Amino acid sequence: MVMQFQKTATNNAVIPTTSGVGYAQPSLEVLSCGSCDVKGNCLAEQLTIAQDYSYQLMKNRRVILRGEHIFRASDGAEAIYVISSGSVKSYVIMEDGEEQVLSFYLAGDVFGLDGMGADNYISSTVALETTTICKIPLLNLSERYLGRGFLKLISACLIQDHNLMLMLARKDADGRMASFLINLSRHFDKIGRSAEVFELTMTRQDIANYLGLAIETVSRTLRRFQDSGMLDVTRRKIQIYDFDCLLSIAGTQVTR
Amino acid sequence: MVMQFQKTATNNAVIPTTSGVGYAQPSLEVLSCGSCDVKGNCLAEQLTIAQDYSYQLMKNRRVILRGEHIFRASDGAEAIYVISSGSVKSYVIMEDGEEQVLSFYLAGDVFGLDGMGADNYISSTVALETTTICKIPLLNLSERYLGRGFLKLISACLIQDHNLMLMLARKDADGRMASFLINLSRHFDKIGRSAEVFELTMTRQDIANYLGLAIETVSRTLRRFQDSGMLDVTRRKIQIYDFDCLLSIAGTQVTR
DNA sequence: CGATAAATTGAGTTTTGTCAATAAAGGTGG
DNA sequence: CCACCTTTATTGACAAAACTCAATTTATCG
Repeated sequence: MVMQFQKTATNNAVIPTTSGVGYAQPSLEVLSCGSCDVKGNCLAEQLTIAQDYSYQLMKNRRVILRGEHIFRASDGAEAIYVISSGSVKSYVIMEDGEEQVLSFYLAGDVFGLDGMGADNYISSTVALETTTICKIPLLNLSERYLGRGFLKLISACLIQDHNLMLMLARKDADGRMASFLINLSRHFDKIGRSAEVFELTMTRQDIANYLGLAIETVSRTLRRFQDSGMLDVTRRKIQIYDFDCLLSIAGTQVTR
Repeated sequence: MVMQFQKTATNNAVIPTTSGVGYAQPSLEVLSCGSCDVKGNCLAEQLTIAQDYSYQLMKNRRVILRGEHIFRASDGAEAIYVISSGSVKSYVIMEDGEEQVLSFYLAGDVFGLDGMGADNYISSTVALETTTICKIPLLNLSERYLGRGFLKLISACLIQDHNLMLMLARKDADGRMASFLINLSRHFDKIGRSAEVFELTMTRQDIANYLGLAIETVSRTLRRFQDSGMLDVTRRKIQIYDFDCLLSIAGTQVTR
């Protein structure tokens, strides 16, 4: 039922188009679902089908380059997005001009929910690397049956937020860093990539900001982790040797 | 349209019943909407009407005493709740037995959303004082039109969480305490009670836990606020004199 | 009225942040 | 392809904020 998409989308390569089908924004391309990192269980498909937008989904996929925004706070909230491949960060800007990173999203993640039911987003989202996203229009969302998948998505978002709160409220620098790495690792595992070796797509500054730490503390914590032999860090590349040790440092997670 | 409830509910007093109408749990009582602190704009009414449960709402109101739980993590997630009067705290228990307070809810607030779309809650909720709640059953929620009010509710929840994250990640003890007091004050204002004088229903321990601080830090911060003359604290009673000063200490809030 | 829980206050320690200097990587243009 | 410049990351020394421990006071509840 969900697979019918992959049947129709036969080519695995990126298909650029010259026509401005969909919405006029930079890097507009139409991509097949076959090139998506999220094999099966794609909420974009489920929601799109549920909303009778069937077969329109492909027209709402596009590639974003590093540093490009998907949306900014105060932009009209007309859609939510699913990451097909790549990664983005979500943040808010405070009066003093400083930003606070709210979340990092990887392949399979859904973002943009804070715009639901209102006229505009409150957060902004920017690509951390070359990223492919699927846009799910919110047209008439309130007058549609949303389905259990959508409700699950919302509670999953809330749970993830609660996890971060718990981390910021109760964990020291080591615990926050360990939790962060574990979450990343599990995420990569989920999309079929290595849980032991992966590349960070965000800067130390982004990590520090997200974890509520100084950038120097992030640096030093990673170094101590490396010195203790539980992992290796080379610039952005992480190689985890002792997952259990990380887990014990991280402590409790809020999960379902 | 929303007022039709108040027309049928003529008595403003609490109406205890002996029959186990609704659901069998402690303190079961049937209350009229006339005794509710939330005048108009009640999401329980809106959702209940939207779900064709009209006039069933009153049967889902009940009084909870201080210390009683509305639900516990792992309880079957069969409903969300609206606070009619009083206050509750939401928390999770970690492996080591310690709790983390996630939120305080006051009259008009909705809680229990983390159970949506799944079989059970992940958080627990307990009354901080004598509290009246309305239960909104989640039966067939996924197959119903939820309406814009519901979507707004969800994004409001997300925004509130983001606010707490920002607080925990970027603010010092003073900033967190000031934000906390401002939020409470605004909340009381919204339900027509004094924004300058109010009673805290939670312990210092709860506040400290919520704000990610030690209990002693909460005590000392409040004392410094008092010494500077911007407010008075006598045990649980707060009297705010200089709201602007609190605002400037609190710094940025994430709001719509 | 006594016992228990909640809150305050002080002293000393630890963690983390700030400031500053340096090193390494990546991008740009010659 | 290399040199330069900018951005990103590391490391050290010191300072500040908040935590822990301990003692005491003040409420609350039976």
